[in-house]
Amino acid sequence: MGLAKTEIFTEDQNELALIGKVFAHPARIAILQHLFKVKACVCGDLVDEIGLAQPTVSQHLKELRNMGLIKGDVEGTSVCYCVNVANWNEMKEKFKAFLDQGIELDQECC
Amino acid sequence: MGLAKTEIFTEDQNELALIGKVFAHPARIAILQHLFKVKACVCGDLVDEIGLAQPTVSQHLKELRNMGLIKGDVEGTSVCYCVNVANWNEMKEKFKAFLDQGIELDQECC
DNA sequence: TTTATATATTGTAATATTGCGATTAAATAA
DNA sequence: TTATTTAATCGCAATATTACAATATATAAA
Repeated sequence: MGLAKTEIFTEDQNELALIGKVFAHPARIAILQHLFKVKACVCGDLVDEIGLAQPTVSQHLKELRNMGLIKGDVEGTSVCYCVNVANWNEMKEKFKAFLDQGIELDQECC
Repeated sequence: MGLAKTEIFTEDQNELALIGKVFAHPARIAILQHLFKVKACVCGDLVDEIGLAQPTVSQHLKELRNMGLIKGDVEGTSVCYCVNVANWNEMKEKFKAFLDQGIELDQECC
């Protein structure tokens, strides 16, 4: 089918999967890493930095924006992007709680 | 295209994206959560727990296995699955380092 | 107003993912 | 041997993702 049966999973599981999805492409990882490094930059700089065509980068930026992880401020003909720190931290805690759930397991099982 | 241009990204970026991808489906999140809860269980129990058809669950288990996050031990006609704790912890540290990279940013930018 | 610049959107082709019925494989039980 | 049980694999249909050329939009400059 190509579409997940989200209705049979919990809200928490679906949300964690959406977080996973937004990180599931190296271009989006690279965009976030660059934004963390330079704090804020214009779309065109990201296009140069990433090495994909402008519409492709724009598309990845849109997905990051839709997830609330970045914000874009229009400045003349440019758009200045940066990490949405509040949302990033919220997402981060949620995902780290998932990653840390097995902290008590200290050996193999089967 | 449907396929990422991995050759233009760093090894680190591609690996983080692969980690994201394995978490990008609620069924795989649910499988991992269940394995953490019950420590180890047989494939059939996961099929009951998850609520997807057996071939579908088997496919998700394969992806988790390919990423090294779980192991399956054949026990008669059954297969007992569990988290591969060493690999899980390694992956976890790598991903948490990525999530924590912006720790010094404490306010909005644009 | 016209032109240039920067970004978003649209449309499309190629590929990937998801889900499952049907089948296969492998071990055990009768 | 012949079921039976359990899980993996195959094949397919439906949908999603990725990438980009072409175009639209919006602001600024001439």
